[in-house]
Amino acid sequence: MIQGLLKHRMAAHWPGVNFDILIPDDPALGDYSTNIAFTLAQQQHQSPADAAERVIQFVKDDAVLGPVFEKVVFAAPGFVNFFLKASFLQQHLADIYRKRSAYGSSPINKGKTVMVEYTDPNPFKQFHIGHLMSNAIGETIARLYEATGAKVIRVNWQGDAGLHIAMAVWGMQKGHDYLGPAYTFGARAYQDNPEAKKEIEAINKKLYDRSDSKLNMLYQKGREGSLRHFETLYQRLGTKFTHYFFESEMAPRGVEIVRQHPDVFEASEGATIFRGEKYGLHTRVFINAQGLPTYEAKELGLNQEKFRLYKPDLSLIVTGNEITEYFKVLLQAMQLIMPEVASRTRHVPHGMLRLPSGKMSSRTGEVVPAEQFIDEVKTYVDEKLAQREGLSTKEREGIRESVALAAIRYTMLRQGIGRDITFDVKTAVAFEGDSGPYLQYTHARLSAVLTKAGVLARLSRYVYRPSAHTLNENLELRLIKHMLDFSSVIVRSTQLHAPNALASYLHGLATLANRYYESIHILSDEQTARKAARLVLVETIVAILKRGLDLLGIRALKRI
RNA sequence: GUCCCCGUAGCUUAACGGAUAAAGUAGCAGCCUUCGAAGCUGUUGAUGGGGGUUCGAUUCCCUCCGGGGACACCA
Repeated sequence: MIQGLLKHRMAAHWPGVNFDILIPDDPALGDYSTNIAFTLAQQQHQSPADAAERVIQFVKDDAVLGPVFEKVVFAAPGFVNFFLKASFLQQHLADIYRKRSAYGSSPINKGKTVMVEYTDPNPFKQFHIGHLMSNAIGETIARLYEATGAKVIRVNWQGDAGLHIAMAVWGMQKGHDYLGPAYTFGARAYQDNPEAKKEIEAINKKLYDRSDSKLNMLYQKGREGSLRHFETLYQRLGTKFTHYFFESEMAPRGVEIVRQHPDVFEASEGATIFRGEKYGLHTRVFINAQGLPTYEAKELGLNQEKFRLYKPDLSLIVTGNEITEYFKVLLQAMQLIMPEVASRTRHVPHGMLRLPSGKMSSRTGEVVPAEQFIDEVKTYVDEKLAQREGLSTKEREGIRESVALAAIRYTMLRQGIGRDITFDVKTAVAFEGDSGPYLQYTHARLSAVLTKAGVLARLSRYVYRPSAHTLNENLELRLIKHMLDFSSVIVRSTQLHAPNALASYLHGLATLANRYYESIHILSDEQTARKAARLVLVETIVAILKRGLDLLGIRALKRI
C-alpha cells in the first residue's frame, strides 16, 4: 500500500523516469527502498548521492509521504531507503483490522471481465494429477483477479470429439470401462495394430457425422458418465465453472472459419494447413485429409465463441507447457483471422508434474489418477494426525481432506508455475516448514489464542485505541509492516500470474507470527490495554492468513 | 537437424536489472511446570563453464556443456 503510494507520487514528480520501489531483504536497510537516484543521476549528469539528496528532499516535503516516514536516507551506491514511523504502523493496524475480511483487495481490474480457462480434462480419459495442477493454478489465478476487482468467468474446455474419443469408443466395444481403461486400450491398439487403427478411424468419421446410432449410444453413455465423474472432483476441489465448452460443439464453427480464410490457410496433401514457418513457427494441420477438423480448428471456434458470449477484456488459457509451441502457432493464425480476439488472449503455461519414474503420460497409460493421488496423500495425513494429542477421531475425520488438499495445492503453487515439479509422494507433500499444513497450523494456533481469550477477544475491538495502545516491540511492528504489503503482493501475483509470490508472502507472515507467538505470552499479560492491543494484532494476522489461504484455495482451519 | 524452456546450498525451490543471493528440507547444536513443539533459536552450505552489455547481472546478449519439450493430419 505504501509501496504503491511511493511509486505513484514519485512517478508523478519524475514522469518518464524508470524506477522501482523495492523491499530490502534486510530490514535494517529500511522498510522500502528505491533505485530512482541511479537513473536521475545518469539523466542529469550528477552523482547518485546528489540525485538521492533531491529524492530525499522531495519525499520529506511531500504532504502525503512526509509524515509517514521516520527517516529517509541515502545508502551507497545510490539507494534511497525509507523507514516507516512506528506510530504510523501502530495507527495503521486499526485500519487493517477494520478491513480485515477484505484486506488486500485492490481495484486495479475493476470493471474488467476476465475469462480463465483451466483444468480441461477430456471425457473418456483419466482425470489425472496434471489436471489437478491446472485446476490449482487456474483457480488461484481466477481468485486473484476477483481480489483485484475483475468479474471472472471460469471456463472448462473439454474434448468430447476427435480421434481419442474414437479410440475410447472402440475400447468400449471391446468391453472396457469408459472412465479411462477403454481409451488406454484403444490408444494402444491404434498404435500397435493396423487393423484396429482402420476401425478406429472409421468410428471417428461415423461419430463426427453421427451416422451410427449404436456408436452414438456408446458415446453418449461414456460422455455423460465422464462428465458426472468430473463434477464430483470439482466439488471436492472447490471449483465452480461458469461455462463448459465442448469440442463437439465448436467443430463445425472451426471448419467454417478455416474455409472462410483461404488467404491464411492452404491445401497440402489433402489437408488444410497453416504455414507457421512464415512467422518463425512450424506448420500445423487444421483440417485433416478426411475433412475432419483437428484440435487447432476447433480451438479457433472456441476462442471466437468465448468472445461472442462474454466479451472478456482478457482471456487466459491455463495448460501444460508441452503445448506452448502449438499455442504460438494457433495465436499467430488467430492474429490474422480475428486480431481483436488474439490480442486479448494469453496462454498461461504451467510445468509438468513429474514422477520419479518419468513423464506422466495419458498415452502410455502411466497416469496417476487425481483421486487415487489425493487419497494416497490423505492416508499419509491420517498417520500424522493420529500422532496429534487432543484431536478427536471425529475432528480428524473432518479435516484430513482439507489438510491433504492443502499439502498438494501448496506444493503446486509455491514455485513458479512455468516450472516442472518433481513429485515424490513421500517428500513433496511436507508437513513442516514451507508447506500448506504449516500455514494451516499457524492459523489454528493463533486462532486458539483468540478462542481462549474469550470475551476479551471479542471486546478487544472496542478496547483498542490506536493512539493509546502499547505495541512497539520490533516483531509487532514488523508484523504490521508485513501486512501492509499484502495488497501489493496480490497485485504482483495477479499481474505476473505468479501465485508463488503470494505463497511466499504468506509463509513469511506465518514465520513472523510463529516467532512472535513464541517470544511473548499474550494471555497471561496483566496489562489489559497491551493485551487487548495484542489480541487485535493476532486477530488481524489470523484474518489475513485466512484470506491469503482462501486465494490459494486452501481451507483455513481452527483445529489441526 | 530446427525452434522453445530450464541449469542457484546434498535435495526441493526464491530473488520486478539492485545492496551481504532468500527460504524449506537434510546435517549439527540448543529450547516444552505458561496461549497448540506440524513450532522456535543458532550453525554448516550455492548462481554449470567462458566471453560481453551495465554504475550494478542469478536476471539481458553471444558461445560451449548438461536436462526437458515441440516440430503434418493426436490432444
